Amino acid sequence: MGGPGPDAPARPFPRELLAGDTLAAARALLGARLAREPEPGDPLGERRVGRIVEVEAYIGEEDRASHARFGRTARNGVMFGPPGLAYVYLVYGMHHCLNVVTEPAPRPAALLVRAVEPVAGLAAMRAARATTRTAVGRARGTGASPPPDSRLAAGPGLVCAAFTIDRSRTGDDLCDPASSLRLELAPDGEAPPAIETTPRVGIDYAGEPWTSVPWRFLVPGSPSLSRRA
DNA sequence: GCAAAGATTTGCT
DNA sequence: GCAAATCTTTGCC
Repeated sequence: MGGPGPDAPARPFPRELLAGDTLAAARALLGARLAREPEPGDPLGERRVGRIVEVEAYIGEEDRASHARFGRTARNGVMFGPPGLAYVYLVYGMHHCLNVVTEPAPRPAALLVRAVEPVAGLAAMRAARATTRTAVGRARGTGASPPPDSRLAAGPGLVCAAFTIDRSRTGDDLCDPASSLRLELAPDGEAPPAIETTPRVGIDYAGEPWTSVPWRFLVPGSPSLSRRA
């Protein structure tokens, strides 16, 4: 047989790849998989998998764009903990965003997962998107045509909507193969993706140099990049 | 105790 | 291209 089929054994994402420099971890995370095992109550009970194609780095208390800029608080505490854990927060009162904690405690750093390419469980992602229908969509009425498959998780809020992730997942160990929400290496034999960097998005409040540092990492040409790409 | 702003998305203009 | 939706967290009185 050729490459691994759809039932090839998953390869856990090594915590060491997240324990060092966050910018190196960002490059390691691109091309890796975000996976969620079905749980009772999940749409269709399908395993959902996406290929990570866009992340942003938030590094240290000195980073004025990071939630860690306030020092350790009840919300951001997990960022000061060990690498590999999930940090999920609510932004604008309606969208959840998933981060992967990096660097050893007590250094606060994380990678925001901004976009993934749907690989498996697309029907469950669509169902989850419909359930988590955005507040603005509800308020302004009907309209909404369903997004194409490649756009199901094409943004930080959409990743969480498609994978049914909320703040209750904060602290989940994404490197533990037993976790229902976890990271996996790309299938053996898959070529590592090309990588481009840009400044981070939506952080004008941070000021220089934080608004300009090239800490957004993406796979150029992916159809699943976030809108503000 | 209250005001302000936010690591976004969407539909309409 | 713009502004609304929505509520938690932070900052200041």
